Amino acid sequence: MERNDIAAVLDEIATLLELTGENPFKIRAYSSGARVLEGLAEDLDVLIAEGRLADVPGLGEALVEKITVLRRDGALPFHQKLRASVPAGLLEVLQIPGLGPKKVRALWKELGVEDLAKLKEVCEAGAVAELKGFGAKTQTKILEGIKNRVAYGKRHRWYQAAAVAEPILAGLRALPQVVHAESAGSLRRNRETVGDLDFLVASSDPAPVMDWFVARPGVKEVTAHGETKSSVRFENGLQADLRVVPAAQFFFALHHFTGSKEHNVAMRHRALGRGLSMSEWGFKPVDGGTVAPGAASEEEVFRALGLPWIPPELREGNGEIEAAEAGALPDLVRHEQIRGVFHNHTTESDGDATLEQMAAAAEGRGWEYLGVSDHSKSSFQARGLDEARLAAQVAAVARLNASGRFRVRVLAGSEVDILRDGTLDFADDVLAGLDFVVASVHNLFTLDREAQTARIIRAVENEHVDMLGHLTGRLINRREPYEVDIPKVIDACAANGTCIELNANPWRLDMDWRWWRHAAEKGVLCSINPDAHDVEQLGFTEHGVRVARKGWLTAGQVLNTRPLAGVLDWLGR
DNA sequence: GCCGTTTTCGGCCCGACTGTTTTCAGTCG
Repeated sequence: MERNDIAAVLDEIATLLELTGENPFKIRAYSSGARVLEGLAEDLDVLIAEGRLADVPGLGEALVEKITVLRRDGALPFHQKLRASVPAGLLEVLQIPGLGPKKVRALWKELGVEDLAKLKEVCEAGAVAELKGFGAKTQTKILEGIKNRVAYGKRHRWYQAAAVAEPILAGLRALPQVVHAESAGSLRRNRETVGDLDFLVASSDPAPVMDWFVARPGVKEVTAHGETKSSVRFENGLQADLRVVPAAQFFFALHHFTGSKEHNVAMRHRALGRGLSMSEWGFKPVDGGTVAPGAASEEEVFRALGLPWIPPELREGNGEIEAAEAGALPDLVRHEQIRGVFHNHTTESDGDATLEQMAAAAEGRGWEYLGVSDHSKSSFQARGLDEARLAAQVAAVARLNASGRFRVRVLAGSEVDILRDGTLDFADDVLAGLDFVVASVHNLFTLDREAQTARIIRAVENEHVDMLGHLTGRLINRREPYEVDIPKVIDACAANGTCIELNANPWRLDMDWRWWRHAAEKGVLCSINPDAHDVEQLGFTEHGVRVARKGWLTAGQVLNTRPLAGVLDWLGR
């Protein structure tokens, strides 16, 4: 069984244990074990073989044993037994807002609820309202939750959430009662998807702010309306929370609600080690004696714990606190450091803008170079170029550069298809005539993991391939990544000096941020590629920068922060 | 189940809000 599948089993064990009423700390150990496993930088097989898995913080004797069995056998008797003891449908019941393990367990034991259908039935019969600890309101809320479970469970892609958040944040800042306003949560951490919006406001007069918030257009339901917290649900299912705190607590609250949960747990642990209890309201001395430090900025929150400010993107509990303590936080790449972009399309294949329009737009963005890489002939659905059309495009690019019409230098490339066996859609002598080559998989997504990995590695090994396009083919919320051994591909890229693309299309954001730190440590260069199909989409680059930052990347690790001369030098042209 | 300046047991982050209760349990983040 592969690593992420093992992590999924650990998560399921945690959920099943909740329903059986297990010790919450044991449950936490399983889910945090799953997170640790997902974030493992080293090869799992190597760690198991060398007996070093138990050295990983968060993995003890029991989890090491279970992970080892799952890796070896693909199944775990403990897990199977647990599954058999809990109706499978209860996992869905647990997804209904307002229903946690205790309530689900009561519904199961008292009313025989084993799935959503039965839950709906007992609610409609009025039996739930009669149950101890339940009532009429809860029953209504459950029915609503069942009806809307698809919309409520959905996570939204970052830029969709950002588009909803921006006007609300601007509106909050314009209110006379508001001193500070920020968005927090996964939006601030630049996650690829956002489950709900978190707004944070500093004000000494919260009531009007709360009232303004719950009256936003598009609000379908107000799920909480208190003194410091209100929650609303929009028509599209997106939930938004607003917290209002006094100005003195604002930066503690901002830190707290930015998260992640794992980061906060680690910070609180660190605070306790210094005799301080930490919450969204600030520090409190554990012994009640000394005066706890306040904070007039987020920097001061970190400084109080002996740390430099940690950028929100890094706050995932992946070693950012240790890095901060060691003075080893990366100087994250910034959007203004981008000097040009590769991998863009024109009307020659499936783009909507001509070569000239794209060049003009790139120049307008102040870039020094623009890589054009239309599809190759196998991608006939995208009007892929054959050798003759490619030669004509290369000539057109040369003429455009020679004309002096634009200061931006256009680089002639190709997004060449990787064929089934890992050979490429163009012969080596054709590729040799290009400024750069992006190799991408566009078909056969269902090859098994071994075949897909071998196919991609063979392409990476071609001396003419400069970068590997959208490594996993995922479309966020729409299509799962295909099966591929990412660490092996990273190793192959490192060995062959091949760059990996960070495809900045907001549907893709591929390779995923979770792998970049590891890839960079292996010496693999990143290229942030918009994969633009029109002039507007050149702006996707900023999504790519956000993901690169989340992946701990510095400017030095991103190819297209280099000036034109440096890029030409790297390409060997 | 994990972990150790609390070291093989006994802790484990902290608080708001709701609904069902007459003081608090459960959920959520």
